[in-house]
Amino acid sequence: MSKSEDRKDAHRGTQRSRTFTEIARRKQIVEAAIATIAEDGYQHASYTQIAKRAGLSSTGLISYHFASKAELIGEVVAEVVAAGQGFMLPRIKAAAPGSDRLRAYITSNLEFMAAHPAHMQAVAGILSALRREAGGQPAPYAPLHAQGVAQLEEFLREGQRNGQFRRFAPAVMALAIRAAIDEVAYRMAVERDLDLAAYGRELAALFDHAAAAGPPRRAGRPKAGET
Amino acid sequence: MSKSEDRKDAHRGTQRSRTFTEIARRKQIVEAAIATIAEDGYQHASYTQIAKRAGLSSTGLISYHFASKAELIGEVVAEVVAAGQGFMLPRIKAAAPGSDRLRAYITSNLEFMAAHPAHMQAVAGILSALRREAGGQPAPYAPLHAQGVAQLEEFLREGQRNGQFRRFAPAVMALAIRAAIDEVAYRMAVERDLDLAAYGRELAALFDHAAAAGPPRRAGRPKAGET
Amino acid sequence: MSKSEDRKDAHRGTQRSRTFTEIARRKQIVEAAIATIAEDGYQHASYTQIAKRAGLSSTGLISYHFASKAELIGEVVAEVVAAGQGFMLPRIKAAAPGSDRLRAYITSNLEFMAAHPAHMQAVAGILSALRREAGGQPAPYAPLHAQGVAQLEEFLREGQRNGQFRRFAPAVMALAIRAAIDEVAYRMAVERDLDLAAYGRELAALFDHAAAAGPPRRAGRPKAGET
Amino acid sequence: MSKSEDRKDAHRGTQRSRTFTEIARRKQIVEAAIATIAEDGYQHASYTQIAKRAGLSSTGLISYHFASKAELIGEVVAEVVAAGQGFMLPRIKAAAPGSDRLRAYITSNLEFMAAHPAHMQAVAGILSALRREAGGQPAPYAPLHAQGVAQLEEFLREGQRNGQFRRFAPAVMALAIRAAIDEVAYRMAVERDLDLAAYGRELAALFDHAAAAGPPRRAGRPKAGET
DNA sequence: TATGAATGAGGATTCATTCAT
DNA sequence: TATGAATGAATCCTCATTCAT
Repeated sequence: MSKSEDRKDAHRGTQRSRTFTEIARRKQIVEAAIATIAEDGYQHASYTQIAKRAGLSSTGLISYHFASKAELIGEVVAEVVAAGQGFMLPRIKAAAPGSDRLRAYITSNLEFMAAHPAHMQAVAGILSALRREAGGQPAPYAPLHAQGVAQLEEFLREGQRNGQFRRFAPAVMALAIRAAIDEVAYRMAVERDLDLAAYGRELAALFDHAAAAGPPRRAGRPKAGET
Repeated sequence: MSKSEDRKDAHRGTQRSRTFTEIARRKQIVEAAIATIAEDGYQHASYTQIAKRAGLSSTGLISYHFASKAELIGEVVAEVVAAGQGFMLPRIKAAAPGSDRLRAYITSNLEFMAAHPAHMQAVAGILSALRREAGGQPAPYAPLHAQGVAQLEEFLREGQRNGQFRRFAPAVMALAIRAAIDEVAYRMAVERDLDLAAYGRELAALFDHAAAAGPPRRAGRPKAGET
Repeated sequence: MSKSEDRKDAHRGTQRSRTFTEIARRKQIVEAAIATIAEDGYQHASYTQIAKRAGLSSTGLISYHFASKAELIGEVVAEVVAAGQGFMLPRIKAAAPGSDRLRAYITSNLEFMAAHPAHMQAVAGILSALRREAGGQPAPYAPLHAQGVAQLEEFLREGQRNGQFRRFAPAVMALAIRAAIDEVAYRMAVERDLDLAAYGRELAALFDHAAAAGPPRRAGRPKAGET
Repeated sequence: MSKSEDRKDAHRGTQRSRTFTEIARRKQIVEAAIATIAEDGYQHASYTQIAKRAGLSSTGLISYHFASKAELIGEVVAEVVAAGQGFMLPRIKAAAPGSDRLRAYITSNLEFMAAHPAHMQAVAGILSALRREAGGQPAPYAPLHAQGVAQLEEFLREGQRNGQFRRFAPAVMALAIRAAIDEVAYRMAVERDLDLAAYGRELAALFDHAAAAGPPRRAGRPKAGET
């Protein structure tokens, strides 16, 4: 990161101003990285593989555009997360807090996955590979993951506050939801013709039941006459 | 793989048993592999690291006992799965089909994790790393994973059959449950003093609510008469 | 080297002068190279580093103005040597042959270093790095170094001829003097607040004693009352 | 360093116990490194070159025996310094403090160089290349160099204390002596048939005169009436 | 002239595996 | 059986240089 900036920002201030070509190349490389990670897994996403997929004749070009592999991976994550947030957040915010919002969270997530299958697979792969610290260095994406879960937790607490959700540990529920969604990313790779819309409905219902307030263990609210 | 079997099949018949020493060594290596993968992650579990942890003075010995790294990893998975099944299955079978059995599935799973933290972390790491095919080779543990999920699915269907569980797609629910449990394995690595018992209760309750039969509740849509 | 001269000789005759801009650019690059070598050492003086320090946005520009790195380094050496000679020679020539001239050689050398610390550090670094032939190519600066030493040798011989200096091997003495002076360049990099004037006096006295003829030895010491 | 020890000391304590083969190989590699550095310079002493000169078929073997290039270089320096000290120190200590000892220092140093030309060239090259810090990392051999100079300084102070040496800055004299000696190492590479014995005598006389106390002084031969 | 993109060789290091002992 | 030595491919990254614009 610093390296690449060193190269270019020598005489500029903090100004970045990337060339059209550079933007295009970076994008191309990032996309190739996404495709490679999604298809072959994070472990096999070497510069050689990525360059091959991007149609580059040299891995040096990747190093030319990205200061380090960490920067490239960071870009991949950033792009996908940004795209995902951009797609999902409006839909989530538009939904009423509580049950509706939870459903919006889940379904919009799967819709995004349907639109960009490789993207989600790639980030899921990266996050799961880099979740634990490596050789003394702290895991770079643990905070990001934590933050995503925290956001989801807040949505769950909203539902608890307005009475739609029962009492449960939001942290556990949030983790379960995230895990279930990420799992779908992996499934997609195997089961190519997965019906994501149906899957999303099913998952939304699942967690809706899981979270819903209700009678002594019947999902839903006690009807009149029920004990 | 073929190599080692070649070697061994050469001087035994098709079925000669292993030396006591060999069995011990293999076990020792497998345990070291488990510890290494659990602690450093699958990516960093090189022969060198494993040998070091096993107290071996040569990585050659690992190659001597295991035809390939794939075989070693396979053994790790096999051992942990066997141990896990041995621990969990009796508890699961002892529980009444349906709600109780689902709870038994989840809690016994977490109990096993509490008893052998490294084991579960290791397999979770392996499965997530090797879930997708690499370089033409098919994903070796996809079938195993699928089988585990199928088993869980069957438990869920039992509950649907006996009316304790509502109608839902068992495959989706099963995947969500597995994902949530595997997630715990990852959490353990980060959050050392995770209260697994509490976590298990919370998770069991979560999926119990998720699966439970009950009044026809549509998320967010108040029924007539409800206010 | 041949390349750039090809290019330039193509459109000028054998001898057309350089553009004003080109001269300025070359100078700028040479200065940046000097600063970089002095500060980071010859090994780390890559085009990237030099361009950065020069405020250039592309290393290509360096290649445009210099046919090869060898040419650039050659220019650095040439400039510093010329500047050094320009500064030192008048002072040396002004001094009386023999003892005074030796002293002038040493002190003017250190004075030049004090005035242009980076310059001397840079050449010292280059000479020491490129003193031996690399991969079949002969050491480019061996002749220059030899010539400098030969010049000094001549000064020493003057003193021997006029009887101020004792009999010694001028070649050895010359090398020792050069080595001692170059050493100062290295010291400067480490010991920032080195008192070069004092150092010069000390060094001059050192070699004055080393070279001085016989018993009745002057150098500021009144003969009267001696013995 | 730590790496290589990691590899081997896994199950031992701090005990080292190298194999005969390993000792031999390490020595072979170190010697090849010395030859390469002496002949091609520190900059061109890549693993590839060293392996080639050692007749190894793979650079991997160097990495197998040395944890890092820094370790290999360290071994080179250590070996040469140890050999040098072993050769020189007895000769130095045997000489009477002051003039004789200084002479012993210089001549034994050159004798060692005559016996092991490449060794001294190599260390001189390494020290001069690594004298300044690289990329934030402190120069690894600055202390070693400083220590050597300090030792020499002490020898000079002895002579000042016993009246054989005049008043001068020992630090400056010490640096000049070291520089002169190291310079010889470089000369050897160029001038193959350098008469080191003669050179040593000349150098010893040079610094003897430089350091000597009093006026009518003939090196080492006190006149009648002198104390 | 100047820029930035691209190249390809070369840098040290890691790794699973083979093999002689 | 076990050891340790050796191999060679693969890893990311740096570098001087070329080239189209």
